[in-house]
Amino acid sequence: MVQTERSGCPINLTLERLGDPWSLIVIRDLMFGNRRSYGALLSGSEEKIASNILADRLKRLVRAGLLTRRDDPSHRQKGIYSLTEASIQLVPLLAHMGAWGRRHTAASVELSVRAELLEVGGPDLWNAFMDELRHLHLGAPRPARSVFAELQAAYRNALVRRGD
Amino acid sequence: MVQTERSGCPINLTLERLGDPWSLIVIRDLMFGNRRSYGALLSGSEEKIASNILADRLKRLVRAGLLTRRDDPSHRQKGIYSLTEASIQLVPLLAHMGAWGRRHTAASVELSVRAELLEVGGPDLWNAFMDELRHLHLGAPRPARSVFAELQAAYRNALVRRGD
DNA sequence: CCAGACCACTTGCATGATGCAAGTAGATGC
DNA sequence: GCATCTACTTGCATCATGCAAGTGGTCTGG
Repeated sequence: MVQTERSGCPINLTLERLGDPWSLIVIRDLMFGNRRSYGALLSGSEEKIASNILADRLKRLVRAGLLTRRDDPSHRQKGIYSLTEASIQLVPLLAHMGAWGRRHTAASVELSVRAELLEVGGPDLWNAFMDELRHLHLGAPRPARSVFAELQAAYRNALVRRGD
Repeated sequence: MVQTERSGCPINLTLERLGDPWSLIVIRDLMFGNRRSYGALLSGSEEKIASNILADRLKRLVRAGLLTRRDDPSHRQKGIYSLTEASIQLVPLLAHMGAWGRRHTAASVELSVRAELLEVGGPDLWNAFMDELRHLHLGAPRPARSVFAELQAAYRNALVRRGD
């Protein structure tokens, strides 16, 4: 570690890891979209992340301990990315970002449904979701409740409503 | 508004406003350090923000509705920057960022004291702090409790302890 | 067992953001 | 009215981003 940091302030150090336009988008897709591979992250991205930026961010996030990568047994060159305990603990942060964005930006109705659910659910829901992420990404036992399914169902519902 | 956004996702839209290495540092200093002018933000900055970047961010944040600027009556060319309701509502976000940074980065002990206080205090403390910020920045009545003073006292205390 | 599609990246290049040092122009203080 | 202060701006080097295209392994159907 020769690289020097700007300051020892915890907010600053968080920003040094996540304060760019793409890192949290990647984590969001991994977390809420369960997109686990390079290809899934690249093509599923609403925001059309560039392939070189995605490759760079994945490396950087692995190096920072926010993701891990293991080989996909079904496809030798494919990697499967997982959240770590550190990135799972970003759930409340992302929930707040969603809540703030819903209130103070012109967010689309369908894409706000999940944010609303997370906001209304509060810390209890976040904890249930974090337990589920520990199951999906860290191999912990499967919890009874699937917040992931609830979020997806709410989103699909909103899409249908909009489709009418 | 010709400028197009990457997507309507509330998390993405929040990132488009705040997802750079400096915007939240400026808001943090305005919020927790009560640094209200260009000069105060420039010289007080732990992280040594460059003067052109600070000038650019102040403009951008004013345009985005996260800050307002008014003239300082005591000094004709000086401006006083204030938070808006939108940026005051970033308190929970910054509290979470501090909490995460404290847990997952090598944050310095003195600079973590305020983050710890905010984390332990939880939503009640955040609301009290937001009320105080509405007083300091928006002209609302002064609340009974000064969270700002509590945070500063805790920080000074930590400095003294370290000084021993 | 081989052609073609697929996948996970990399490369080149243009453009914009950042960082540093220095400069400027008006305001204030003595 | 001269030095100093304040709020910026400017020039320039370097780094980050975005786009389009390329590369080289890997799987798949016949």
